[in-house]
Amino acid sequence: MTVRRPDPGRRDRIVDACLDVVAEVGVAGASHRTIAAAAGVPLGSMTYHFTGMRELLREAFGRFAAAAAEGFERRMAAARDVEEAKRAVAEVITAEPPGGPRDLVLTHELYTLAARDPAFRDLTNAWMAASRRALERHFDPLTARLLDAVIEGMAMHRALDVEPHDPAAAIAAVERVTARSV
Amino acid sequence: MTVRRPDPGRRDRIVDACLDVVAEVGVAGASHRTIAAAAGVPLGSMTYHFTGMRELLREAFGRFAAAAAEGFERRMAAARDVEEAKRAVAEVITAEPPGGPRDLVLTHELYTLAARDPAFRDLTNAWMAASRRALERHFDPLTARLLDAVIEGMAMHRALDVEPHDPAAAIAAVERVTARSV
Amino acid sequence: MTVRRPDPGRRDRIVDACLDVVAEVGVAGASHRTIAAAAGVPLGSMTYHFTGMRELLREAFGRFAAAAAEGFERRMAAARDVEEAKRAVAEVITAEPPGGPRDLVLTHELYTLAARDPAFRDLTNAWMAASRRALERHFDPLTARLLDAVIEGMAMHRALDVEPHDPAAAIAAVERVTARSV
Amino acid sequence: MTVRRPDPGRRDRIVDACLDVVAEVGVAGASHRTIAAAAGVPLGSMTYHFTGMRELLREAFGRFAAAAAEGFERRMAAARDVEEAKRAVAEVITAEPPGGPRDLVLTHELYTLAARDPAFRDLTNAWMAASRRALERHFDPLTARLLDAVIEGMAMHRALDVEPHDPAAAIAAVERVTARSV
DNA sequence: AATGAATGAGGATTCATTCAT
DNA sequence: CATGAATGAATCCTCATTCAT
Repeated sequence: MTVRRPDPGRRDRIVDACLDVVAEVGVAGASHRTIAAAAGVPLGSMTYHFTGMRELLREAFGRFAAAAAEGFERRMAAARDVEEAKRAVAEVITAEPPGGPRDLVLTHELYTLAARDPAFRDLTNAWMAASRRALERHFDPLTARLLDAVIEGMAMHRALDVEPHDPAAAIAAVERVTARSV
Repeated sequence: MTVRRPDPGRRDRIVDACLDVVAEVGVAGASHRTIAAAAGVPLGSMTYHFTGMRELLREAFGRFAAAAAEGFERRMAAARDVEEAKRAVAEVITAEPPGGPRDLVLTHELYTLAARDPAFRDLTNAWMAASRRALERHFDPLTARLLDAVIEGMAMHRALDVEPHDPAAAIAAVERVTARSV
Repeated sequence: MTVRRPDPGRRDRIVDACLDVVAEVGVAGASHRTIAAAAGVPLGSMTYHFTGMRELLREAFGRFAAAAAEGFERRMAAARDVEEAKRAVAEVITAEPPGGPRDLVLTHELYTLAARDPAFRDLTNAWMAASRRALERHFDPLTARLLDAVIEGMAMHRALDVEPHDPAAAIAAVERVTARSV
Repeated sequence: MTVRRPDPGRRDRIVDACLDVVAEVGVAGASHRTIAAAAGVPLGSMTYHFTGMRELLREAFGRFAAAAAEGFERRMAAARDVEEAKRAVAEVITAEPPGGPRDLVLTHELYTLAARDPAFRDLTNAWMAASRRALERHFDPLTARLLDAVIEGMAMHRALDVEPHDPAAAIAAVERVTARSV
């Protein structure tokens, strides 16, 4: 009576829809219902494919963090020498986030989850480790760690600030952090 | 029928309870019911005193951000010279957050709200401006801005990382950022 | 501390606001709060001046029905002879209700209350009696009664119908009802 | 945990219960809760089966109006000639409403909704069209229209009036309206 | 394997009313 | 005399989850 489609990509579609919904209304506003509607799957599919919201969020943010880390790695790998690497870092800080405000919002949602739940902290931890590894292609470990923090801090302030930001500040930051202290 | 006591501090108690509940279960898990229970007030009081959840959150996080900004300002004001100021900054990065994990969680919740809602971005904006003003007691504007970002980034990474962090990294970060570039 | 204004018209203003609110959102949607807001009086005034919603509605609809009845009476009194009276009746049926859709809505709200509550039936009863009395200035009692029913039925159908109505039908109705049966 | 019986007639039962509740306490007093209780279904069923109160009322009054129209049609179809038809019309006016005061109350509730909401006006419009169609089995279109209005007006006055009504008035009304004007 | 139907718990909010002032 | 503050009950609605199919 009812059509029976195997639909192997369904799980993936749900995960993607989850990120979309969270980006729009936040973890606070996301529900099985809204995500099911966004994914175009019946409500019953949600609890069939996922134990609960938490598992779904874990999977969704795992995918998000992996994609973000991979993008950064690729960017660093493209730099031929230290100077190019420094320029690349400054650009990461200055440039619009790759996915627009969506990525910013999702990043914060993930951090908020990670601040409370160790399972999500594993995700942020892996993400940060990947970032540092990518930076260590060009910088010593301490400098890599500091650069990573500077990227995080400046990008965040840029996003949460109302006033426009000066690209020169990013360049100055990279210069100072990578300079041998006198 | 029921006892009716005028209770002038009630609004404040609700705001405080709101922060407590958000710290524990997040904005996503906070509800009028839970907050009312935490504040020991009847459910009807919630929408009597506040138009809705958003207004309550605004007020709660306004109070939180103001307190955090004031704490930092006081700390910076206590430094007598640049060297003391640098030490203070390194301590802020390294030290356990003043309110324990609670402050960290609340900060992230606020950032998440701010990433989506301009009303909350006003709060973060004011907070950041206050931080920079405090740093400018001892450092030039550019350095102050960079230090602020470094504090943010390192504190955040420290919190979201699983591995222990080396206090020396904080000191190195401050040294490099405050050094005259060669 | 608080200003103390005698404000003798306040009761009346509340009654008027009650009709306004009922016209807009219906008895079902009217509440002490909305009416108080519409009247520009504090919520506490409502239960101070009126025992409850029912008393307020009684008073409001009493005023409404009295005004409607008086309007009709005046109209009939203006007719000099039977022919003018017949024309006036046809006009009442055909013309837009005097207060626009507002009067129509309020009339139905009143009828609905009257259908269930004898206290409101007293109001409709008095209104109908007044109408018949006005008609009896020009017509015999039976004809007056029939005319009154025809006015009611046609006006109602005109209002609840989607299709436009032919003014000729009103004239025909009046002619037939007032004609001596053969 | 709880027993879960598929119950195909449930939607219908809710609609019926809705009419019962509205007949008793009015649209103003009807709520999901009371209707659910009357239908013997859990509260959650209400919004599962119906988008909101409006949709439920639409369906309920659609059923009511259809039944009323059908009853009238059947009555008119039973008349063999014009004289029988006239007698039938007079009886409709004079007789107790078929469902007792319940039908009267529901009719007014529907009219009140229709006076404000076009969606319900569609219902009354269809009902009136059906009535006229039924009358046109025996009368010319204009006469049918006038008769319909007279039925409405007299039935309404009879119901909203406190004084007893003379069956002769109904007969007179029908005679006059159906008489060729001289 | 997959889902539509179903539901109790809880969501925010509005309500009429009361009482202290 | 009049009202602002306060509240428990009730409002509609959404929720995650379960179960029969």
